[in-house]
Amino acid sequence: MDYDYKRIERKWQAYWADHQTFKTKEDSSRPKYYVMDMFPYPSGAGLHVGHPLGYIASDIFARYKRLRGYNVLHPMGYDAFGLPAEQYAIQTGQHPEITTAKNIKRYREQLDRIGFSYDWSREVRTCDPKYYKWTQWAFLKMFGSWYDNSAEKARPIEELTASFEKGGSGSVNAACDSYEAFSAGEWNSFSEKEKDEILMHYRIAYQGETAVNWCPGLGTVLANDEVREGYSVRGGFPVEQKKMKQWFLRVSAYAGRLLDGLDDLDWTDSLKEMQRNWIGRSYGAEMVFKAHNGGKEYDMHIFTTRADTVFGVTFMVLAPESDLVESLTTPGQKSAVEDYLRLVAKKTERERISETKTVTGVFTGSYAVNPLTGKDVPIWISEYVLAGYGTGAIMAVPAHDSRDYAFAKKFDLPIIPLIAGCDVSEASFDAKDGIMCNSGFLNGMNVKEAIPAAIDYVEKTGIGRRKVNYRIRDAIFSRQRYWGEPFPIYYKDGIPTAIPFDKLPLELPEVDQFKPTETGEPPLARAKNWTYDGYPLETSTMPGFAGSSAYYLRYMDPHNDNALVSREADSYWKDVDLYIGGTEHATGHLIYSRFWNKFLYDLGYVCRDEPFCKLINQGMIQGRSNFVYRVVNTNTFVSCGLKDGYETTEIHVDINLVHNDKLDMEAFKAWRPEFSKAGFILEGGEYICGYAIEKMSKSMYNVVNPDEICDTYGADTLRLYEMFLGPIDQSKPWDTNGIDGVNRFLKKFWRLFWNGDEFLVRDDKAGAEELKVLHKLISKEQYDIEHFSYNTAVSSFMIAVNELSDYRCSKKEILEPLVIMLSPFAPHICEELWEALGHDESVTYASFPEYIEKYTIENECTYAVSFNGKTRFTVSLPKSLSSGDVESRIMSMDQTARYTEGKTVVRVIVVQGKIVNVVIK
RNA sequence: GCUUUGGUGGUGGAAUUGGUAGACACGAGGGACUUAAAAUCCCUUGGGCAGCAAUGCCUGUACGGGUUCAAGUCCCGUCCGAAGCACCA
Repeated sequence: MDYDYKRIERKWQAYWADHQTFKTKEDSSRPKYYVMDMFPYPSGAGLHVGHPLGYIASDIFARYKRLRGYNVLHPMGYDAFGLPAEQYAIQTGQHPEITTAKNIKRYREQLDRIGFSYDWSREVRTCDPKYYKWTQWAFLKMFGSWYDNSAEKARPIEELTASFEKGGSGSVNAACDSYEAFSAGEWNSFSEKEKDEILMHYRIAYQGETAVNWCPGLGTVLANDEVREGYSVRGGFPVEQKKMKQWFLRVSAYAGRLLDGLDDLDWTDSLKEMQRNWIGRSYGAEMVFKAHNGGKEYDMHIFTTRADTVFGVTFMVLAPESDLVESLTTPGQKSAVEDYLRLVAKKTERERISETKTVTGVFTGSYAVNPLTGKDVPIWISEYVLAGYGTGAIMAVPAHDSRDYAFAKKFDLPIIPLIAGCDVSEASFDAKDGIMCNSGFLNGMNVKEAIPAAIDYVEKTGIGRRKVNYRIRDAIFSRQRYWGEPFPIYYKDGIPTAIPFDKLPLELPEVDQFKPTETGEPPLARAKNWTYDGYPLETSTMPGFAGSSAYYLRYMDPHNDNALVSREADSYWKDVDLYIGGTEHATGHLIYSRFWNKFLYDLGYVCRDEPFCKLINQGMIQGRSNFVYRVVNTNTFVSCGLKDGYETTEIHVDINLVHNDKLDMEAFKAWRPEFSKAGFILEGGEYICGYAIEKMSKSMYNVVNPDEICDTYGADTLRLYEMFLGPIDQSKPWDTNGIDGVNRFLKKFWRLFWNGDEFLVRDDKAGAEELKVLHKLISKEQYDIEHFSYNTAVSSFMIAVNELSDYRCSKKEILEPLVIMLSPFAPHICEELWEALGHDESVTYASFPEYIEKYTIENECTYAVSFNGKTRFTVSLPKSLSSGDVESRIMSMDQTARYTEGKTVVRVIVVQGKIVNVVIK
């Protein structure tokens, strides 16, 4: 029998499906292991070879863990709500549900061909009402909760109102977006509507009005991570700022916990760093400067990380959007300020970014008192101060902050240096280092001492207090789209009200068209009877990240109608042990998911504070495009190596017409009518194409479909090859040039078992050499798989198989463990060989061979060599040597002496008469 | 600008974390088998020098220094690439 991969792969894929080989149940007798992929958005283009990279890596690990005796949960599903299906629906009128179902079917077919060990009985789809019932449920829980800063956790809103009734707003330390104090008496006298408006500032899912990223091209608002450089990530449409009423999630309340929680996670440093930057914690102080305009006095709150520099404050700056702008503008400056505000408002986000170098601003006409010097400083307005961060106002210290410096230079404001010997004639001195001067009681201190000393003083005198600030903003949670989860909210006399839990899910209604209404309302406004209990329902839908924020919990218990996840399932599976996916979700999904999980943890629905223990980011697979070179004004194509002799145009050529950069000229002529009469200038009888590394895309004809690889080489070759390509976390171009090598390895492996129809495997006892090959491989595979060095793991198989071929080793004792070890990588061929070896159960139920004495080499003995009282190394030497011989062998070895015994090479390094180390290969 | 991460043959990449640099694979060249091709197998392959030869010597991990018996790996400086953040006070 030859290695007939087509027959084998069909056979075993059917076998796994029929026998439900990978169906997983809770089993308290075995340790659990949860391996998860970031589920895909099923796009119309289907899978390309880049997608399975991470899936293969996780599948190998899942299969490996099964062989190690773990009860493995390895599910898959679809992130099925999203813009492309909706855009397609707007253009064609086809319901997104139909498109999505079609795409999912295609994805499933493609995934099945690669031989993944998913438990498909646990599949989830975010667009399935049975699934999004729990997305809506979580939203309602957030709507019905507030964040207690003192307890550092979310609590039910009823506990908040109870506190208000007894002690007013002062009785709680809550996360809140606008603070207006009220007493218990005042609270109790408020109307329902007033109470509700106040509670809205405390809810974890709340409605608020802010400037949002409005994308007219898509007709919806976007989250910050969906916007890049003023354009939408999806579609590339311009994005502008617009004030709108929106739903928010109070992610900012969790900023501290999201940041601290990172420390214990087994994620890459770069990814943790990205999240740290995104959350952006800074320690400092909030201070009050007394500002005055005419006879009136106002409190100007500012945040600073450099409380030590208050003596150098020479002016104050407000953000243009600040509430204080109006009160602090003097009649004389009124028109200048209004002109400036109009100028700023006209600018789009895009323009603001591109003009960061130009300094703009206007004087309000009023002054504030520097609380430490008692002197008046002018208050300015400038767009370089952001309304959304801190308090929307700053104290400016031009000597020690480059932005303040640029502003002071432009508007000719004084600059007072505060650090002895620093030069501020050309630029500000931003470094936190040096001895303070011109700073009253801080004089003589180092900056690092002066910062806490200044804050202590500020707190003591009541000017301000310690404060931690975060950069992260609350997540905007509504989209003016059709294809998303409807909000389980209706408006009872204008008050947003929750639909009762037992009425969930609130299903998406039918609409006649999927675009916004003529009046600019979201598509759901087109639905007939979009009401609840006679009141209008919310017409926006939830964003993409809603459905993906807790799907890992749903996999644990996917068919439960009474809970997102049952207590039993949650306490067994706990959290995801290994999560594999791309870096592009670093500041989106991976933050929202952690937030969502922490919230559910606070309310006691899940047992773990963090959802993903270990996270691996697989690299992107780029396309490798091929080019042909047409000689200008001819229909003649010149081979790449000779193209410098001609004037040519570079043309993308379909990579399916090219093998190892050699063009199939007949296929090229047949590709397109205009090339049917093409002529070629060849080198060495071949047409060699040029190549470039680019993104995989249809327009560059460089998309490689995994189906094609499965057709020509088989799924096992595809799996091995994707792993062999390089470390999984690295981005690399797809390059089929090496795929023959991997395919050759599988054929060679097969030939250890079969010579034509003759089955070669015998029960003979294995020799020392063969056992050594196996012994080495077991330890290597174990190490490599657990360190995700799959590329070297594959190499090690190749070496072992080459060596065994040299010995013509077809012994069961050696090959059986080999099949088990290779089965996570190439499951189909291994199942087939496992069956040929006489097993009637899937290799899935075998156990990974252990590295034990059984495989040690009988003729050798391992010696431990000590030096300075410590065991420094071990040496394998023949058993036949006497102990004196062993000692003299080792001691007589000179520096870098080489010593060979059988196939063992011993290298001993002796320095100044002492052995330093020995290397054995 | 800040943060993170890299720089090793013609190519993708190894190197047990400080211990024979270039594993394994591709490509290339040579050979065997074959009427021929495919398939398969064997040899050579960082650069340089010496030798009929087995082999030996020198050099070599972006560049310049340093620590060490020993550096691709650690430290300092320089150059280049990739990714993320970017008026965050």
